[in-house]
Amino acid sequence: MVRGLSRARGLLDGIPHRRAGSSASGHGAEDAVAGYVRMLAGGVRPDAYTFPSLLKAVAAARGASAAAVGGAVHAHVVKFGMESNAYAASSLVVMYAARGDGAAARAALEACPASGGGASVLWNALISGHNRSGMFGLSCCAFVDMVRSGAMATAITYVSLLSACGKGNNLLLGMQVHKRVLESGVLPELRVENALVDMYAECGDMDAAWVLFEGMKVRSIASWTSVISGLVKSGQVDQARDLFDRMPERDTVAWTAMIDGYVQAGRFREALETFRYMQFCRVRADEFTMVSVVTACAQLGALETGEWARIYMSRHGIKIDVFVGNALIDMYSKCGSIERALDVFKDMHNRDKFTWTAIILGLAVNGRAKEAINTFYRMLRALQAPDEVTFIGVLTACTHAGLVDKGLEFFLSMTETYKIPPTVVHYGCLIDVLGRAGKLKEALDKIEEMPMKPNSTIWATLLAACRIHGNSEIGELAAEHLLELDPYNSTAYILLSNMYAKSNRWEDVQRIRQAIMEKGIKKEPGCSMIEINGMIYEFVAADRSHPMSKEIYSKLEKVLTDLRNAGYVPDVTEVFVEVTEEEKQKVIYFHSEKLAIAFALLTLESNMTIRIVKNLRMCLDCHNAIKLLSKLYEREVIVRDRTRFHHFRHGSCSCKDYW
DNA sequence: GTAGGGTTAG
Repeated sequence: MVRGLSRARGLLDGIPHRRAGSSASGHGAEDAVAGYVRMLAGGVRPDAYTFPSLLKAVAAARGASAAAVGGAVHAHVVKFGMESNAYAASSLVVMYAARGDGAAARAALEACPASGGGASVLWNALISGHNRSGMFGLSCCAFVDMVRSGAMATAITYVSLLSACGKGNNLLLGMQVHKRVLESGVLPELRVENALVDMYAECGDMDAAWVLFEGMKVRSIASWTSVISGLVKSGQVDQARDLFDRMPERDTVAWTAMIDGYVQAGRFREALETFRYMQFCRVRADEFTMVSVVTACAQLGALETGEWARIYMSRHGIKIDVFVGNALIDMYSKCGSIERALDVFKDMHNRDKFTWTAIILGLAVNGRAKEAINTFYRMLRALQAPDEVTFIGVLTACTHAGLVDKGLEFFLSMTETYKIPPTVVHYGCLIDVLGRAGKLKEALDKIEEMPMKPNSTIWATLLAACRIHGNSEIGELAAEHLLELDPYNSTAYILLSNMYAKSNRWEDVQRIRQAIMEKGIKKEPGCSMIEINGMIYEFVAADRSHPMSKEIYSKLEKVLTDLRNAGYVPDVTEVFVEVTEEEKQKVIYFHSEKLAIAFALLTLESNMTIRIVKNLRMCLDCHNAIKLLSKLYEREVIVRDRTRFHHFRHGSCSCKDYW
């Protein structure tokens, strides 16, 4: 037994140690192994019931060390002669398959000479293990082999297999399985019926899902939830809400599906409202719910609500698992609070590629390019393979910091070192890197070298760079391509006109304005959001809908007077409506971010940072005005625009006027 | 061995 103990201690060494006072979680494997060690120390011999629960905990852990622990537990299974026990063996199968090690899973299955029901359990384990690692094709192959081996398919087999068809978006296969289910005689069986509804809903065949759902004699909450998720997936959130309201009862999963439905639809405020209603109905939230809630906060830039969500989690015993942690990193980053994002990152020891990618992106958009790149190297050292999104992060860092050579190097390494083919989005980043640095000709050459057809974003990026550098020759070319792909693209006209203004080609400016009028091209309305005391307020330009509108406008008048006295001169070069100079000034005075700031000055404590989220690029005039305001009022202002953050402090901006 | 809800970009 002593030897068993020392071996088990060795087991524990493989799992990262918990830090004192750390709020991060994911200690299931650690606790389970510790319990196992105590059990051995107490002289208790593990039996058929020991390994399934131990392996379940170990299978949930991630990373290289967790894999080593899994192997060590496997050794104990063999040592105690449990390899031929169908339950212990099937737990091994799940663990390996869930980790993506299909060969080891198969080996564990074959090492167990089970027959009858025992064989079904093993094959079911293989199918569900493959599902967990997202290898849905392998799940289906496993089923084929199962049938070939003569093992009986059970209800659970069909449930797992249908789940694979749904998640793998394989409707044709799903329909074949459906046929088999009808022949198999397992129906009526609620779990299988639910799995069928879910498969059709996941595959987007809502008609089939409805027919099955309506034909069910008995429905569970899961039946309703599958249809709700299917409706959300097919873009019918309001219909999903109707169904949600008609449900006889709702559990945590159903509420989460509805909240997440709003998130998927980009209706973040309704997501938060629904979450509040969920609490009102006294349904407890869990980790899944909080991921959606925190994601909604991230998109809204709602830092206060996000902070509140974090407190809610610690009060209600909701763990910061890897999903929640990743969502929190993203939320803090998108709220311009990169320090807190880093705190969450440091507390997480179960990091996956999403974790690394989220923090790299967060650092990049918050203007900390060097750290973003260093973090990328740390990620490699942690043996975490980057994916195509990670590269968007590092390329974004290069763009914002003007690191042209580094950007090119990363871009080339994608294909050469990492075998990740660049997508049109990566080309977009590359064009941005080159363009912002003024290498417009090189950028154009890259576009011509692209293996795919450049989309409108590519040309818009080049055009934006031409505007910054006043190159109307390449700019016109870019605009031409952009308008060819997207004839009513207001950005094309605006940037083109901007560029002509910059190079004093006023006749051309006039021509563009005329075209804007004649074609009836409308600029996407600028909108700024601000969160005050947990409430989200939205302003559009010249907005008068706020109940405090009167006060807001008089505050803004006062602020503008102060600014003008301090030397601010309104810059109307980016105004495109055909009006007098005086009216143009009015247009920029009432831009949405200025209104939001006036409102913030009225309502926030004087030492509080003003955080604004804007849907478009900030205009030059607002940028100038806020810079001066940050100095004059000694006030920190953070504006998140469409692509980056502007941290205004002491009269300057973190973007160094380059955006 | 057990269905329904979760994270990164655009």
